Amino acid sequence: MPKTLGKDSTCSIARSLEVVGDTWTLLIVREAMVAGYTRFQEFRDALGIAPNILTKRLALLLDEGLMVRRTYQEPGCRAREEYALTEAGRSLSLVIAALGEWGRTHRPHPGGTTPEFLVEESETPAQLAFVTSDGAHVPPERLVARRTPDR
Amino acid sequence: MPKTLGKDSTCSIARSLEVVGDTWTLLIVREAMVAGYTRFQEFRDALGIAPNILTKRLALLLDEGLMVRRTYQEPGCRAREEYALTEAGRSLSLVIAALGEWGRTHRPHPGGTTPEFLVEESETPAQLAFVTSDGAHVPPERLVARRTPDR
DNA sequence: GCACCTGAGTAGCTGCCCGCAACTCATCCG
DNA sequence: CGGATGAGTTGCGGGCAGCTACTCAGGTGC
Repeated sequence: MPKTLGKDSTCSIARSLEVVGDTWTLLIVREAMVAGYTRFQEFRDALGIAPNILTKRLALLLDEGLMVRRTYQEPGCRAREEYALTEAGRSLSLVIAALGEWGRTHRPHPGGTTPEFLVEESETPAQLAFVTSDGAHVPPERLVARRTPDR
Repeated sequence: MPKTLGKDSTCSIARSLEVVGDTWTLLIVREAMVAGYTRFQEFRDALGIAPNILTKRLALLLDEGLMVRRTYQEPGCRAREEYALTEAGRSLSLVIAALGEWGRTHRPHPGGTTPEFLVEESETPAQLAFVTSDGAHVPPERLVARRTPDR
C-alpha cells in the first residue's frame, strides 16, 4: 500500500486498495468466507502466516469494519476470541470471485481450487458477469471503461 | 506479496494475488484501462509513482503477459515505447469493477470517481453481478462460498 | 496442588523492497 | 550547439514483512 495516495484519494479503487491492497488481507477474508474460519489459529494454520502479521492484519480488518471480534465460550473451555466478517467484509465476495476467476483462467494450476459461490439453500452455482439493465451478459472484451463521478 | 505462498499455490486467488496483489500493479492496469494511458510518463504523472517502482511494475506486467511493449513513432518524433494491455490484462476488468464498486459503497468519498463500464458502441452501462444459469441476479448476501477443484 | 497443553497473541531481530531524489542517456527542436 | 523531453538507472534510508522464540491465561490429567 503506497503511502503517496492516502485514504482520501478521489479514486474509489485506490481507496479499496488502501484496505485490501495487501495480499494477506484478502486471503484472510477468503478463508473466512470460503472455509468459514473464525479463529486465530485457523487462519494461522490455513495460510502459514506469521502470528504478528496475522495480529496486524486482523486489527486492520477490525479497524476498517470488515470484521468484528466476538468472545465466545464453548462448554468446558475458556473464553476465546473469534473474528467474523461483517456485511462490508462479506460484500468483498465480488472481488474474491473476480480474482479467483482470473487466476483460474489465466494462471491455471494442476490440482488448483477456486472458490465457487452458490445460492443459499437452492445450491445453484452463481457466476460473476457483466450484465446490462436488460439482463444480457456482456463479455469483458466488449466493454470500454470510463471514469464517472460517484453519486 | 508474501513469499511463503509462491506461484504454485493451489489456490487460484493466491496465484492471482501473486501478480496483482501489489497496489500499484492494479492501479497501472486501471489507468491503462480507464484513461487509456500507454506511456511511461502518463502513468508516472497520473499515479505519482516513483520511476524505479514504475519500471519494476511495468517489467512485472510484461513478464506476466498482462501488457506488451511496443515501439511506436509519431511523425517528427523519435521512436518511443508504449505499454498496452493484453487480453489477460483487459480481463482484469472484473477485478477492477469489483474493487471500484466496493470502494464506492463502503468507502464513499465526496467528489470520488469510479470506473464505469460501457458496452462498446451502444454505450449501455454494464454492472457487475452474480447471476445464475437462468439469468437471475443474486445479491452477494444470499451466496455461500465453497472451495471447488478447477476443471 | 502442580505440571502440562493449547490458543492467542507479543518481542526482537534481519533483510528486502518501497519510495525519494538525483543522475544518465538518447533523440529531436530551434 | 544548447536545451527540452521521454524513458529510464543508481544510490541511499527507513519501514514493514517474515521468522523464531517467548509470554500469558485458563483448563486438564494425576
